[in-house]
Amino acid sequence: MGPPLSQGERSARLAALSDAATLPVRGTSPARFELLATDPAGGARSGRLHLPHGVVETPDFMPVGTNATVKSLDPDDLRNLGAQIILANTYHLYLRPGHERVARMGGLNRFMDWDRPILTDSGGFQVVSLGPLMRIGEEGARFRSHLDGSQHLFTPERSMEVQQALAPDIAVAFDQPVMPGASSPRDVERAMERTHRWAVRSLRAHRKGDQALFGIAQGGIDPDLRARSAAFIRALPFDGINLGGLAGDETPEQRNRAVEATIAALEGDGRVRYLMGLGSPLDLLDAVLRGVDLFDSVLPARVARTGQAWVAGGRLNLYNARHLDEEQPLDARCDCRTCARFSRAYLAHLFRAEELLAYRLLTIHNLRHLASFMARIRTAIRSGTLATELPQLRATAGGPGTPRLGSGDEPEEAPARGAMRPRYAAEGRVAVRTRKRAVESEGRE
RNA sequence: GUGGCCAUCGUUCAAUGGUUAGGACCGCGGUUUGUGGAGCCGCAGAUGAGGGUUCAAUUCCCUCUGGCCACC
Repeated sequence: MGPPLSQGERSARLAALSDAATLPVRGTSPARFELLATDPAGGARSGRLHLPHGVVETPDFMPVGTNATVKSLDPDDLRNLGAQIILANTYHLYLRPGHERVARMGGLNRFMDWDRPILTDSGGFQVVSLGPLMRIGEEGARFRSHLDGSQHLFTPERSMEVQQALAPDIAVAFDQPVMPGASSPRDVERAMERTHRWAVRSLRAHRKGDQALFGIAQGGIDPDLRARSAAFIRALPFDGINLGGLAGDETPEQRNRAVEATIAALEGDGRVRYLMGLGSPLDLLDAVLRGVDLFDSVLPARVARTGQAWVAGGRLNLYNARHLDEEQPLDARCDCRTCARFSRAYLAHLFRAEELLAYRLLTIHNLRHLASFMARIRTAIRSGTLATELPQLRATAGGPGTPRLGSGDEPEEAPARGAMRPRYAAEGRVAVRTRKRAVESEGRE
């Protein structure tokens, strides 16, 4: 029946249970998760998350738009590359331009002219990672702005207030993340217990309306703590369950074990599961295989801004001199508009010249690469072919942990076609057909 | 034409009569996971040419070459 509870855990749990009785009735969830398929060979699953601003097919990856913009992209770019939902940061938008100003402008969707779903982070992570933290206590986290040094206090109540003003489809409970390795096991446990108390406070402070609220299960990399945290958060009326404190400096094996322990404790729960911070294709695949539905990360966009392209079977560094004379696209199988129109030589030139277009074009490509990858995973799960497609998925994942490609060894099958490649198809059909054709041709070895 | 000043990695600056002449930028690579177009880590790269003084010259002297300034 699990390990005995610590003193703090016991009292927190009791407090949570008594608090939960007085929590507002949550009624129909603004984040209804419809499970469509489960992989017969394992824990992978695919579904639909119904949100006020639309439907998110899962598993899926959310591009990060910290300051109410995915850096270098506009909403049309995001829509065209297949982004179903994006993440924005509570901490950043609270400091600038201010959540009340965003509210006066009609909320995040209207402010940034993005009509699909949005999820906001709670600010917990940024408070401890960005600004020089002044002090963190039971009440909340007192910190200094990374912009002007001014002092602020973030509490679960304050985080809910800010997120409700920002008005995303999904808000997230205020937590105290602790990166494993940076703290003692006791610190990890303490932060977990505080996160539990803060979860209850977040729920009490959040008025539901049409905004969903997700809770965060912590516990570092200790499977026992992960299981306890997941069980605790599961007992609360959140609309979705987040896996926090990962995607840090843990090894893939440690992370996989932590995910397995968390998911095991969520067995039978119908809510969506979101692993915060993970963005490498191979890492995502590992987590999907263990039952995770949603992800976010700065990684694909950040590495794009520093010249790294994720392509089928590996990755390229556009700063490498060899690309200056290559007329082929980043990835002949990719259906993004960057690959449809521009050569590696041009991109390599743009990066060296520090031209703004470089960042946009490569961000589009990397995010499209990951969106396509997730779409392939969804299709495989829904068609029951995940197990047989797994080797191919791994082989073409691209990104960290996959080979660094030189000029000669790309998985290139397109002839050196002189001029225009197939035109980029903005919405769906042509893009899908192109991708399918590409996937079929991958059969050759 | 005369006088003065200058000449060090691709660029821009340091240093020194005596181990491997140093930095920055550029170049060649690497790193990046609930956002820093940031940062960080490696590697490569030079004493204009020719003489002389000296145990020893990138350093002191002469000539040449090139550049800058002033005067005619």
